[in-house]
Amino acid sequence: MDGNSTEPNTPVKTAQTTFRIVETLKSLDGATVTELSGHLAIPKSSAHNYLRTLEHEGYVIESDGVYEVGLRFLDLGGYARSRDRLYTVATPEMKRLAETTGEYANLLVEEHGRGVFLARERGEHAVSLDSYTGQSVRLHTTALGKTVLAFLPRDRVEAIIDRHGLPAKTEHTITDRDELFEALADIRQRERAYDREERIKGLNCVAVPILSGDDITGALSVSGPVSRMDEERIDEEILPELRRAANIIELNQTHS
Amino acid sequence: MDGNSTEPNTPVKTAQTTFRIVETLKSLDGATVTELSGHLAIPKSSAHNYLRTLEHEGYVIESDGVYEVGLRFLDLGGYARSRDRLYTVATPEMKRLAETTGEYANLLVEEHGRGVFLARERGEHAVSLDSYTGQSVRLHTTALGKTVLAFLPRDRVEAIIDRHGLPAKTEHTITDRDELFEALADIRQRERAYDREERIKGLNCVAVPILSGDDITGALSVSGPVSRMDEERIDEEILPELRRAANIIELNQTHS
DNA sequence: TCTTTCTGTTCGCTTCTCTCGAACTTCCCT
DNA sequence: AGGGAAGTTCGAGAGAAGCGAACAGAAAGA
Repeated sequence: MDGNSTEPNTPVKTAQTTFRIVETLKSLDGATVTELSGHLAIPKSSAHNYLRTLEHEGYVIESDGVYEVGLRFLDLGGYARSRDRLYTVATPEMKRLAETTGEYANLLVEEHGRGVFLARERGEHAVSLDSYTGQSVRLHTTALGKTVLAFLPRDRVEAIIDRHGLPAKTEHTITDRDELFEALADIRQRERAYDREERIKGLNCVAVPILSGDDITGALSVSGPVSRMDEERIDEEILPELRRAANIIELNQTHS
Repeated sequence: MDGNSTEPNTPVKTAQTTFRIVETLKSLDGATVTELSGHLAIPKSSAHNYLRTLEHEGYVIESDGVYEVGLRFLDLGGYARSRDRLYTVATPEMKRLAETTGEYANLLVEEHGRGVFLARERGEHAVSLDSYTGQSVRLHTTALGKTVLAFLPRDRVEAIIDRHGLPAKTEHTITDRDELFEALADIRQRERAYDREERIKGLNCVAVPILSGDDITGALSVSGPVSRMDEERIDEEILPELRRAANIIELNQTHS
């Protein structure tokens, strides 16, 4: 009833390790057979077997003995994204937003209690970030994520905190449960969230919710370097633009 | 030595079926337990087991008994893409290309003998396509793919044809081996490929290679509706713009 | 309201296959 | 030429996936 995942009583362990291997390749930025074997504490032969299978299936790329995550996942991910109505509707508005502000425009949705960057449009002044489209982040560490949390029913937020915790990303991250709920109440009331270097140092961010009736479908934000994103510019210039974009997206989302 | 995948002698079958399941969910645009069980000819209980496990791991989404491909794959795919130097370098130029032409600008790379759309930038006149970023396509069915094939060593092309065949997509698709090699020779010589409704009806496309020394790293194209993409406009306006963009990308690719 | 008939889900048993360590090979470095 | 470290192959044993039958639960119909 609560939409949360129920533990499978007989999980397919091999499927789990398969993904553990891919995730490890990701976190290591590629690995050799022995490296992987060491990191996951599995025999070399097993690691070898998995990697060869994954490579043969096309999900992993091998060159000079180093195995890496393949672009095949982009096919699955891109497909999943293309089915998301919000993505289709939001893209043109995000483009406009990136153009008028010159900064990054970001779109985030919740899935399985984590935030997924559905899209990112780069403005002409935007500096390259280390983050990428599709990246999965903890909800409490970003303005976007907090905006989503603020409009989710209390029990779901509780469930998410229980499952994922509140680990710190920088010294500014909210790590206290009560403090977080206070922040969320404020965000809900004023319909906007700030992120002052909470996830990435030197980066500020403002986010607004994208609602469909009473439900939140995602959050939209503009982010840029602290130097250019001062309080005044955020409130006077960025926020109005954000709200305008969010409104249009909300309308197009339900319409047609 | 030839970079081709060698068959694993003891493939991890469970990993294979895991991905077969996800791919099936994709091709069916979501499925219930029994639907999946029927399509793959596996017992309901097994299908159930896999789906629950995948859902628990976060790779599949369930709502009202229907399981779908999750956005989690976008995290892996986006990560893989972000590591691709060509992607980073090409994006700004593609943006410019989409703006000046008003059409779609597309970037494709080869992986495992198939073409992957690394990026797509939408111009203001561009009509929405059914295809999505990350989509994997047969190389011989697009101008982009043929461009890549044209600059690949002959034996690799042979290997790719052997593995994937030359199935037709529309009535214009090249399905004959010799005919294809003739076309490739022409493309190699003139450094451009046309696609006249070969993959999608009503859609024309011009592509140019992106080279790094003698090796091809990808292909860049502009595509639009037949009505706007006549021979004259392609040769007079589009092609020069494409070449300019490709040149800049090639330079930035090696430099720094 | 009581059937009927779909789902999805649980439960063991059987069988297949994944696991794992050891042995073999290949390559590089000394 | 020899030592070390990587990848790879192999076979036996343990363990997990496969499978059908039975159960539960919801929806549709009488």
